[in-house]
Amino acid sequence: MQMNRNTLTNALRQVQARGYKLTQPRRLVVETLYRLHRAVTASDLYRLLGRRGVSLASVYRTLDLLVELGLAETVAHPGDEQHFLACSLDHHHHVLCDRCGLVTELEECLLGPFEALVEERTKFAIDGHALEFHGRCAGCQV
Amino acid sequence: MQMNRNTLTNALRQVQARGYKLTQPRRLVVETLYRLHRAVTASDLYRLLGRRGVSLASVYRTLDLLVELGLAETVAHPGDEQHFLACSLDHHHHVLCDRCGLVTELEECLLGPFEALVEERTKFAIDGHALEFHGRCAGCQV
DNA sequence: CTGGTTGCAAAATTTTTGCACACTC
DNA sequence: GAGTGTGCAAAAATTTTGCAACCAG
Repeated sequence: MQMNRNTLTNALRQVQARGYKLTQPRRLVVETLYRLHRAVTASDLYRLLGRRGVSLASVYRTLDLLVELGLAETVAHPGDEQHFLACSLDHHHHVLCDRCGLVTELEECLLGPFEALVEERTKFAIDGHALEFHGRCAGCQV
Repeated sequence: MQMNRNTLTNALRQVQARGYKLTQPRRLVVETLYRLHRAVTASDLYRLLGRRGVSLASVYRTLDLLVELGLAETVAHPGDEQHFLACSLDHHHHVLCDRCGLVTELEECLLGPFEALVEERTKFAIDGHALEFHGRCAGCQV
């Protein structure tokens, strides 16, 4: 799928553009995460990188960096290790398969109009929201 | 506010109704969590319970139990310790203040109609979603 | 009473850090 | 070459567990 390649490329570009060096470990982590379409833990990535010689510490450091740059996101797989997920820069939402872990992104946000409603009801000044759908992906519906 | 008292009472009732003993540590954890209207970590609760002699292990065990019973929920305060939050049994969503941690529940769910839309687009079989709004509560808007 | 529950302390897990060396720009 | 970034191993932080004693029902 062409889109993903672009996204990966952009991510790598972003890292450099913001003044961070594009080292081999970073490149490998970003590539692996971006090819993955799933939410994974730091140790998942470490395992996936296997004999490619990236330390677990660097996986953590790179993931933190990606989150900071908005190139990855943490998802609440509650009661579990922290999971990370590649994502494009724009606001969007994820659909996660509870069976196999596949993640799909929704390209648009459905909720903008609701923030005003919530503000009115709660008197909060809302400046964002997090939304995840859970279910079974096409392949896991048997 | 009357509602909260009810919710606490119901929670304690639920624990017993489902065959779990209502011990002093459990009661204390449930009471503290339910009076709190904020997302807290296990160690927050442990600290809050202070000299009341509840072990950290029991705080964790009780929180796990509450989540299992649907009486509490974990929230994704990402990159941080696991946070827990009292909640009523029905499906609902939270509005969290990023400044002081106050949490408000939205009584109804705005998203039911969207699940069908998401199913159509993604071919997932959606069976749930998690939604949190973030912002500043009335008191923190200065 | 009796079995579920607790506290404690130890273990397991997850994440962060210090430091000498390596690599990107 | 300069200074960021890395690996390693140790430390910190968080969560789970084994077990004898305890207590709610």
